[in-house]
Amino acid sequence: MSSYQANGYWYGEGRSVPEAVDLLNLMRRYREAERRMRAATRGSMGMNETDMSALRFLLAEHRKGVTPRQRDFAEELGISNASVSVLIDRLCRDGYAERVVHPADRRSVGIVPTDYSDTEVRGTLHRMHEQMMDAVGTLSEDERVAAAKFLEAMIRSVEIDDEPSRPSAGKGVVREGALPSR
Amino acid sequence: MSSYQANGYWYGEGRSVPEAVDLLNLMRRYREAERRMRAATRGSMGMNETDMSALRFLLAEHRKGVTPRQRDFAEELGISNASVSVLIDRLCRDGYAERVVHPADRRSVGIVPTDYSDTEVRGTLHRMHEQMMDAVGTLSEDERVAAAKFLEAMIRSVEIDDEPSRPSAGKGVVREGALPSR
DNA sequence: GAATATCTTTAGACAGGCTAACTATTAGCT
DNA sequence: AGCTAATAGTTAGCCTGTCTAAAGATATTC
Repeated sequence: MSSYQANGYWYGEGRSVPEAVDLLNLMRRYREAERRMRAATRGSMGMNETDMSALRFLLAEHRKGVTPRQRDFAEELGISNASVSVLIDRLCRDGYAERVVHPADRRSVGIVPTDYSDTEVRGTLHRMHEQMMDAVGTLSEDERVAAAKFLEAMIRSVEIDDEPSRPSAGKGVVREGALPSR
Repeated sequence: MSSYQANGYWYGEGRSVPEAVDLLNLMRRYREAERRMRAATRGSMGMNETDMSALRFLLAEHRKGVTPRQRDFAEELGISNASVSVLIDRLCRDGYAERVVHPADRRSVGIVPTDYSDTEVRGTLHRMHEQMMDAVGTLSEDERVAAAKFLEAMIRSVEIDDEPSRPSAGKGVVREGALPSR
């Protein structure tokens, strides 16, 4: 399997220019490495997959000035409202989030992250994010164009036969102006 | 948010050359698209995540002429032997695999895929794989080199701070599983 | 051939998902 | 206003897939 060498960049059978199969192998390796990384973060925080996704979503929305409702979590995560209810219970119990009354609709519960959760996540995932930004920063303009072309081709490959195309898909997120709630 | 246009390739704020952040967004979009694709396949076959991984592993080993034991599944998937036992029960029950006596060790049970499972999987995941190969085939040599450089940088970013470096990582890795979560 | 090691199975517990039913609130109709 | 339908969240009961611990079956070693 793929005679890769850390510093020399050799591929397939002694090739120094990657073929399609080599790029696919690199994609697979990246996916594995990222999965391990996220798993480690999750493990160190004692959280499961969906709770972690929920927390990341919560922090992202909060940074945009939006206070999501439980319903938004259900849509984002693709799980039922009932499951979200229990999920938020867990996040609150462990000090990552708090329930607040939603100013615009008293049926709804607004969810806000605690300061604790922000610093906790920043210490791990944000660090990875910055490293990735730095890494890409070393590429030339031509290389970035090529990388983008490659990624776009890959995306088209895996989504083409599901539906015609839906690039910046959905995000039916209710922008819900106002209420920074803080 | 990210004014992407399906045919024109515009990024960030009207840029036509992608910045680091645009490439990271593309990575995220690819990950999402692939996840949806795998989820759809899995759904259409009525299987869960680990069972699907197990089946892919089984087919890959079989193609190499190897008859894996249950123990091998446990290592590959990062779950306990007990769980593998039940997992193989499911695969057999649904007609994807069969238990045979292991030629070399009669304590062990050899697992072989059925013809049915091979055609079933070929019809879905292999099709995606071929589309990806075709897509990458349209890139020039320079573009493939750049894409590889990009991917290598990304891999380094997400695995560098876990351990010094372990490029072809494979096998020995402790696969995430098992966190008590109180 | 008895002791020990290895591979699998079974039993029981737990976590996190689901649906269905219930309460509280809001929106629409007349 | 008042009734009805729709929406948000909670709770209860079930199911699946994981785990650990213990037991069964076969190999290996002395």
